[in-house]
Amino acid sequence: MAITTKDLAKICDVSRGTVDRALNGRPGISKTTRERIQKAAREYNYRPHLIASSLSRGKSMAIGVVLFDLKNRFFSQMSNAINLIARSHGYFTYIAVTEKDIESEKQILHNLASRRVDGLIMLPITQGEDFIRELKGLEIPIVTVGNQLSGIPHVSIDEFKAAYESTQYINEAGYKRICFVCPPFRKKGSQNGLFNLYSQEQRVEGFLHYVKKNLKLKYDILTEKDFSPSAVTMLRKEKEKAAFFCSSDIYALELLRNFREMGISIPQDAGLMGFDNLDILAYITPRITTVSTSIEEVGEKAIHILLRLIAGEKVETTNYIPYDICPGETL
Amino acid sequence: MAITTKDLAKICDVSRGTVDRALNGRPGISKTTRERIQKAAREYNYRPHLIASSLSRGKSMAIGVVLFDLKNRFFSQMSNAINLIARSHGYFTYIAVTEKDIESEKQILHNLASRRVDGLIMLPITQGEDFIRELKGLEIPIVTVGNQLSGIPHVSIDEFKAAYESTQYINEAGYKRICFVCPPFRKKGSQNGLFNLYSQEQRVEGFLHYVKKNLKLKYDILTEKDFSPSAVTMLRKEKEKAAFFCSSDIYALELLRNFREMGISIPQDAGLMGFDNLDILAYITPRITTVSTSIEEVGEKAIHILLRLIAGEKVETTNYIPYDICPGETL
DNA sequence: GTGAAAGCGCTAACAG
DNA sequence: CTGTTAGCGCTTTCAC
Repeated sequence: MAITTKDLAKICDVSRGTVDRALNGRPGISKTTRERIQKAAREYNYRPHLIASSLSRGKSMAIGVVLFDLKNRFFSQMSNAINLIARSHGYFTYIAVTEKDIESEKQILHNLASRRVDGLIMLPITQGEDFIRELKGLEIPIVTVGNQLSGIPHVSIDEFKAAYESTQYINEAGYKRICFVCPPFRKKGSQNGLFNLYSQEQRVEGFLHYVKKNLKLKYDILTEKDFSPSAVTMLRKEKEKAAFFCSSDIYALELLRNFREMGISIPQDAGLMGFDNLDILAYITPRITTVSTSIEEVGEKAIHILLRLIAGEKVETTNYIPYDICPGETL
Repeated sequence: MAITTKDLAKICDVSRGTVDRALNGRPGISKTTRERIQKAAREYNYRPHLIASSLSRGKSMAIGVVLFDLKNRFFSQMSNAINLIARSHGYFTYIAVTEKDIESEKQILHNLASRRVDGLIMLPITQGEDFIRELKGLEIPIVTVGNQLSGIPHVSIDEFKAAYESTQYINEAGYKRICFVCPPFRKKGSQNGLFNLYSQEQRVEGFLHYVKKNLKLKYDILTEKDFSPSAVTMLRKEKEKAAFFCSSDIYALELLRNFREMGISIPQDAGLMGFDNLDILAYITPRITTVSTSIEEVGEKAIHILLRLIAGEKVETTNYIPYDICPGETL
């Protein structure tokens, strides 16, 4: 059986209060008794019972990080940045993964709330008034990353602007026909419109904003799950050389692979640009032109804001992180 | 302020015991009062206080999953498999990441122990008697995955056998000179020998076992951090065509990229084989020959064993999962 | 500087 | 079927 402060009190012949003072660096105790108790704690391999402590103090010193996916380094880098800072403030982080399942996201949030985490950082996959109300009902400070929820503090890049500028970049590279590839968009409106596609929508909007302002440009949007055949057909049908602007590097990789199989060369036969600058791009030839952010910075900003919320301070709702267009060999 | 069972008791004009019976499906309560209380709980947005519950029951219904890294899909797939099964048994999983830092691993383990998780699944990066003693001192059921710790239940593929058979596979593809690439090995003995390289060691052993039995074979082992230049030099110096067997796909990717830059073609000028079958290989040309496991199966096995340990049952210490050699275009 | 006692919210054993 | 009571281990307040 694990040893408790009660046991230590008996062993050291002091009261539980004194043991607490000794072990938690609280004032009002003599140096000698403190050291005596600390020594006993070490000897008996005392381990604080954080559950009891949490109950008593009303703080769990834990924050939940709710991700929808761990597949790409993006999130792992972000959670590492969060971990580091959280730990330096005495907080432990529980990482939980929703797997892009709305029901699972809900369960995880309620579970973390029941475990009384002191705060939450989440990449939401749900949207809508009901969901926002539900989150507020948890009565826990929350910061979102990526997808946004109206009224809840949020950290991300300015997706709209990034997509706008990327489209401009593609255009200035000489392309007069640009196709935006955004398969997640097909889910728009599914799940009773509950599916949160904010980031993707912003990217589409940014793209549209640019192409519509430049009337000489021709544009398309591909939202099919299996977009490669359509892309190939499109290339073969049109005489102008087109560029494919993918809302994520993953789709750019997919296109690259399929184009290669169909004997279409990049950038000779078509242009290609991605988004996110995934680390695996380093192993891909040709180097894909893409948009990059310091994802660590996103994580750091998110945890800093959360800590301020926990401390009861006011924070900005919208927090943008800088981004860069990374030139490659595919335009 | 959140509502408690005490409040509900007052509201429904019953005792706290009855509220508990109603909310937790315990017997000894009439259908009508149960429903009345459940209704009130819903109305008042009651949320169970899992911290208090844990303290009282002596069980947190949480298990810790301690990973050293989230970078590859390998671990994310595994933790998803674990999550799913754990949840179906009422357990929540806390994922924590050590970032291959021995001190961080220690802290995380102690923290999780202090939070009284009911069990742990870990990919250890530390080894040695002291560490094993420390783990036992936590008095929590533990299952390891990947690296092994003597006496602690463990799930993985038979790395030795997989490496042995892979080497044989390379040999049978016609290579008489095989170089094993295993950069983590350079850390062997560092950190006062605390660094756990069990899996990697088993792979090296399997490789050596095969090449030493076949005396006509020439072999090398590369353990440098920056192994590509040596690999290139080796290729240029020797007349026989060599194959590089990498202890992880990551190194194979690295070699492939460097070889390409140096004008060395795979498989024309050299053979290449990886290990792990990372998902990103799908985007790489040529397709890298590698070894694959059902990582979900590893996760499932690990959580099943852990649940049995938690239930107080006896389990096997060594648990192997099947693997396959995935033919590619690089040999 | 130290001790005693009440309490965090829930559970479980026992009475009725 | 329902209520009462005594904890779980730690923190905190107040008294000495």
